[in-house]
Amino acid sequence: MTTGAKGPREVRARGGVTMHDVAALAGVSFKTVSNVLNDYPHIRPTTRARVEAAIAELGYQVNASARNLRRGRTGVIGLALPGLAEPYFGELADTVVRVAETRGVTVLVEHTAGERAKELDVLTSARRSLTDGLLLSPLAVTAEDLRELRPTSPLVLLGERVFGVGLDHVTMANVEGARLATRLLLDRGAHRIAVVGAPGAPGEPEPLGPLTELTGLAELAALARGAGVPDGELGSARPLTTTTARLRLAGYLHALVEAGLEPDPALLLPTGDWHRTSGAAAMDRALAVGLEVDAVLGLNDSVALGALHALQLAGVDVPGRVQVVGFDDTIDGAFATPALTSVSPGREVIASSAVDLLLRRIEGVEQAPRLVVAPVRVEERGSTRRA
Amino acid sequence: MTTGAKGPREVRARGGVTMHDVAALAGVSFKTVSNVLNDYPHIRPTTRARVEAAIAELGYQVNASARNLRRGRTGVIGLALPGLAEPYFGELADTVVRVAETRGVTVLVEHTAGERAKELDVLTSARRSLTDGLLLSPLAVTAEDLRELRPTSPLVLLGERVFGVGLDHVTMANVEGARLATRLLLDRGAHRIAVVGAPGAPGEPEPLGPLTELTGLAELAALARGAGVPDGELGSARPLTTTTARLRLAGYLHALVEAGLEPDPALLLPTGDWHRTSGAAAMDRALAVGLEVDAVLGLNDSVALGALHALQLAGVDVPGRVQVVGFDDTIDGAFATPALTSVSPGREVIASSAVDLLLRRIEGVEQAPRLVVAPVRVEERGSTRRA
DNA sequence: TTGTAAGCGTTATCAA
DNA sequence: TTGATAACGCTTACAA
Repeated sequence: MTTGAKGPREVRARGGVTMHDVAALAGVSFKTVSNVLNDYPHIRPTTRARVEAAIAELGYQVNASARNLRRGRTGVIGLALPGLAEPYFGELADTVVRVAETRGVTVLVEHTAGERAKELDVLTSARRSLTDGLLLSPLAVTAEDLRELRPTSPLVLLGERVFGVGLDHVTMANVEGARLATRLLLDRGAHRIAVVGAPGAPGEPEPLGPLTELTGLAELAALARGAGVPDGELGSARPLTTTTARLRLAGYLHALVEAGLEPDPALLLPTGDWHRTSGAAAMDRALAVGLEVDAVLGLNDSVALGALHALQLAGVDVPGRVQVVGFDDTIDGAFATPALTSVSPGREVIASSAVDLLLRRIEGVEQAPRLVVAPVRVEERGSTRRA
Repeated sequence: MTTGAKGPREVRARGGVTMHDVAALAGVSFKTVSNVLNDYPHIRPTTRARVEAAIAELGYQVNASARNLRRGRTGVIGLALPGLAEPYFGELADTVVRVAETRGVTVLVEHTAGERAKELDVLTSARRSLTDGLLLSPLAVTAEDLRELRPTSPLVLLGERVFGVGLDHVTMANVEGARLATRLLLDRGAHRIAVVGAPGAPGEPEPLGPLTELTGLAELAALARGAGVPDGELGSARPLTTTTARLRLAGYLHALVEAGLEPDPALLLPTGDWHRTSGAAAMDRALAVGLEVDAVLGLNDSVALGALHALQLAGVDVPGRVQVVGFDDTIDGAFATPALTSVSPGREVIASSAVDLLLRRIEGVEQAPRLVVAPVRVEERGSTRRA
């Protein structure tokens, strides 16, 4: 059935220019068009030019659905994060998207709010069939869940939750980062370093017990090297702030122990969550009870910035009387006044490792599950006193 | 090559269970499986049950590429925003994703950083062929650009930039919102209301000239009703903060004029950008020069929160001595201390209007371009004095 | 109520 | 160096 002569150009509904249209205009077979598009090596330059001209003239774009169907790939990967509003995750998403672009894949960002239901949904929903694989930063889902689900498509985990499921995993050297930050503060003359965002509920810090058990130097050193993270104790189902907080706290304790200092539980200031206002509130409480402090280690930039604000509010000079260090090296911190010294988590490394691990799995490479621990370094800025 | 028996049902590479496999297991034709999947009405319950059991057992998921190819749709829409890190956009993205879910489409969030190059890229890149249409919140791209590009797939614009291109457009009642907020402050006894985040560079407010021209009550009333936004003057290529700032400032002036008050240019505090720290800095400067102020209208929540912090830092009681109102009703504001009174932009309305307009275009409905202006209301909280 | 046949726009195989 | 031809897995007529 002729749909009526459609002039040479006459674009069909929904921009439906096909390879056949291009081929007709270029005077070649449609397969040649395909070859040009796929950088098939043996094409006469003039042919290629004609095809490219036709493509440009018609504004042809490949039909992704058809290509995907044929290739058995979508060229899309999922990235599921607890929330983009938190600066760290927002910036991580950004980095992942950029890295993915250089690898020729696009990223479908999903958002779990850290809720188990949403995390499970992300793993199972029909959206998965739209993607070739998933990067998941789990907060609530358990190792059990993951084992039972036996995820149908390639999966790489991010963060410090849920280990030992036989999946690729990318995390950062949390312990080492906190250790470096603490050491920097000690080097700059600090003796009483408060930890804002420590595990526990506001006002009632988690007992140091299980943590000091971890402070055996050998064990901590292993953690710091990123040699692996004990499952169980550290990997069970607790909110992000708890798990990550414990690792970072361990680094802090490690640095103190190394320096021959006795940790003072009074210096551990829990915040419940890791938002700015909680950091400010914790610092306020500490100041109110006259806690003696000459430095603050915020376990992420948000609480560090909150503490910074509270200190300034109280007329305390930063970094003159109290130095402040954060963790995550977010843009907010870099632009605060004074600019926040912070542990930089190597977002680039995290993002590219994660994407590449996933792509390798998608390509069907069989290899033992890998754990990548991104190295950290301290970005020193105005909130600490340069030597 | 046999890859070895793999449990009951030998799953092909990449979860490749097809409708045929399901049909075989259920003992029906593959078309029946398709019918079940597509909620075709006339299916015997027992047949349906058998098919569903087989689907569950095999863990079958439809192949999105094949379905899309056949349907000529991808079931994905793009959402391109300047940045997710800014609370307003982050929360808007969230709302759009949720709304889209109820409409059965997924959202590919893209990020333009407000740069023209990235905005053009978003409009033209191959990723577009992955989506059925695009929601774009343009910052840098001009009406000219859009006209020349004659975008290939359906496009709906968000925000207060680039009008009059013959495209569907969703925005909010900026003028009305600022007017309501200002009136609330006046009602609560304020006389000297500073505007933090006003157009202009920090320290040198944009002259009121072109704005006061706009304060003819009739024109402002039209704006406030959302009857349309003048192109040209307000719609040309300026950063978001400028365009939006001018609309909100117009609402502020409108309220003053209504109340018979003379606007004082000294009360306009520009911030350059709309981040927290800039809001704090502007407030600091104002306090330093002894500006007499009994209320603050922040043109977004971030600058309002910054100002709030600066006030507290200076020992000024909020809302006792100075009341503060923000704009956008973000979560950060709601959780600040005191909680921030803020203009709520009807994110739900914005999101659902935008998605629905786009879906209608995707379905090929022909209609004149629509302008939807989401209504606003003021969420009153602790940063103002309840009557 | 269920089944058959055709074709969506590509890429892969193989022949020319 | 190019061109037929056959899938890829699904939905949409239409037939049974």
